[in-house]
Amino acid sequence: MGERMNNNEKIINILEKEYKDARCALNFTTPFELLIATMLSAQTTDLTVNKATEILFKKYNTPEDFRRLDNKELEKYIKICGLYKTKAKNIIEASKKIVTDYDGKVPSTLEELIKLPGVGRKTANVVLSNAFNKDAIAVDTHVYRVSNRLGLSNSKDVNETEEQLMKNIPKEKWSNAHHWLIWHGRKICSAKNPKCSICPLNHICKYYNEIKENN
DNA sequence: AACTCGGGGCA
DNA sequence: TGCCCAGAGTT
Repeated sequence: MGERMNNNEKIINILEKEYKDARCALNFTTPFELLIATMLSAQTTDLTVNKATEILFKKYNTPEDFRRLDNKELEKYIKICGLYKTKAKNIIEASKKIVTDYDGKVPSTLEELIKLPGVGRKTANVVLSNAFNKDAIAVDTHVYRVSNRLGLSNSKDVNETEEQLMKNIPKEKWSNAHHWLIWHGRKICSAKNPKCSICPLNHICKYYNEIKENN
């Protein structure tokens, strides 16, 4: 047809093709489990979180279970994730709030989720998009870096990045787009020494073209 | 805007 | 041994 695809469309199409099988890498079978796994994932990797939750969720996997846990008991399971005292405290407090305020069900709006202790915008959006199939794009360090490099966004903060991504990515692809960006960020578009030479997007990447011009 | 929480993985 | 890692809360 006559109309040429713009760069954003091209980028999304390549990402989709390249990361067709990308899924949420965290272990979970319920919204609550995803919430806990995502809370644990701060400043660590999915491998570490999965190692911890694989054992943890066999014993405890509902807000009712977690709200009764002793801090020390929970810390024992999640110590390998790091920042474990804060995380244990927040997880237990969040579980109490879910039971008392939301009838034991994880709330499914951004406003409610970010009121849970230890839950910020990123964690809330992961739960919304992955557990509840809501229209949301979670922006973590990978998404922020990669989308800015590619030119899908051009922003200094998370809020702005979310808005720009929602504008530049077709709605029906929002739920998967952040997985594609995260996987790309880990495999190729790393913070340091990105593997631009083998990147399937380098020919339309803003960052790569800037680098080339400066050399 | 800077500071703090933090054990594990990997060079 | 040193550096980094799917953030969030406090000051």
